[in-house]
Amino acid sequence: MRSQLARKPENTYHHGDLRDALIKAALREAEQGGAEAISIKALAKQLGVSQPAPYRHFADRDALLTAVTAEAFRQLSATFRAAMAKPSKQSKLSSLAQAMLDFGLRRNGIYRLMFASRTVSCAAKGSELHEATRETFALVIEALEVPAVGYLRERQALKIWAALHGVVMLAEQGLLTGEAAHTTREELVEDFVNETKAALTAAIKDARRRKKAGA
Amino acid sequence: MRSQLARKPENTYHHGDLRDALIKAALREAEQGGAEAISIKALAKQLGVSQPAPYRHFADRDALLTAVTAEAFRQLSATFRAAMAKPSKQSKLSSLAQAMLDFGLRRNGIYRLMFASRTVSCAAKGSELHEATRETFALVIEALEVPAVGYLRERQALKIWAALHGVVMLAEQGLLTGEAAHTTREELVEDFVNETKAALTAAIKDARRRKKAGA
DNA sequence: CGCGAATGTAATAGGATATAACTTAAAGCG
DNA sequence: CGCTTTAAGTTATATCCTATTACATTCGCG
Repeated sequence: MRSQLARKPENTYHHGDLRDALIKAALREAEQGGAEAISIKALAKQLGVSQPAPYRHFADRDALLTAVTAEAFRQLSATFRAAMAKPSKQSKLSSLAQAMLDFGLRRNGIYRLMFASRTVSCAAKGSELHEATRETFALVIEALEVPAVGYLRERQALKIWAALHGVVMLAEQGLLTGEAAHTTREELVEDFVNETKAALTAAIKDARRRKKAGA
Repeated sequence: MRSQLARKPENTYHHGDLRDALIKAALREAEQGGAEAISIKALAKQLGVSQPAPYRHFADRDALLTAVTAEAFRQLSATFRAAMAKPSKQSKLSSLAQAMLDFGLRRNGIYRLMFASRTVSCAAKGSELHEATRETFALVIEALEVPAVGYLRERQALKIWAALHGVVMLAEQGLLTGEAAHTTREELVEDFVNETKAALTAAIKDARRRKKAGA
């Protein structure tokens, strides 16, 4: 098991860890141009192996994309964990939300690979990719920092998740400039964060009242 | 100017309206498989013209995709107008929101073409595509059914637009099943609609109060 | 009618995915 | 330790797609 981004050394026949190197290199390619920028042929050349060598590790291009997308979700999860762990005046939810926006804008191509392709919807339940997406979403739930309040918690997590996603996509497309010059992306995100918090505290208060009434 | 989806009649040299036919046929192809499903070569064959003929009308594949995306936005605008015009117990905003969800799920491939590709962000200000997206967004603002209240109206339009987009994308990816079986897509959308309405009435009340205080 | 511009065709170059048949080296076993 | 099996890589090739070049046809306008 050798360094992942390394080319195959000359004079050797085997690369060492071509599978991993392919994923890492593909991720780097996708950073700018998204999924379209990933070319098996180009990757093989970069890594110093023959053009069909990658097919020993991935059945076809889609299989590579799926593996790359799973890795991207794990990186997003790591980013979320880091954002939530960092001591801050902001809430965990706010930290996560701003981290999401930042990730989506800075790593534009990767983000589109993750959220804008058919890849994820095709992921079978239990697959590596499916698990990776579940874990990321679990962090969103965690960021809400509320004890279980039935399915309302999942619902709020879904809502903020959807809203964040929408803001990122609109921002990427340049639809957040112009008419809304007064409103920055960050403000929009913070709006959604605050609404989520408000809805949660309201739901908790409501649950307590009902409990008291029932007792 | 002949029927748009028609093949070129045999015995003729010119197609009649190849440009339009290409856009319509490409849109039909994208319906299922998104942008990837659009192949210049395949379209040419379908329409009964030689393979390089399309290049008389579009500089390259991207140019075709751009034109197709613009047409898709015009269709979405038409759908919005129809939804808002139809007499209903629901508000215009609710009708538009549900129409958006429906469009995004039924016409999955088209939707991805519109919102998930680099095409839109590359559209120059004033281009056909840029104008088409602006018009669609204008309808969202119109659906709010409030008089001008400064930039708050644009802000709320952006927020509901982003939220809707997020719900569609998550639904397409199958991320709205499982954990949130209790929450349907439509309920989620309706939640966002109601929050938007609440925020708007609050903002209007606030504006009136300030006006009175100032007078 | 005749000429120029628009539109279409044939031929071809170049790049990508993917498969088949062959080669090398690493790993496991008697 | 040496043999065999198998994982991993190579060369050659088929197929599909984009895109360009040079040539052909037709439309429309003076």
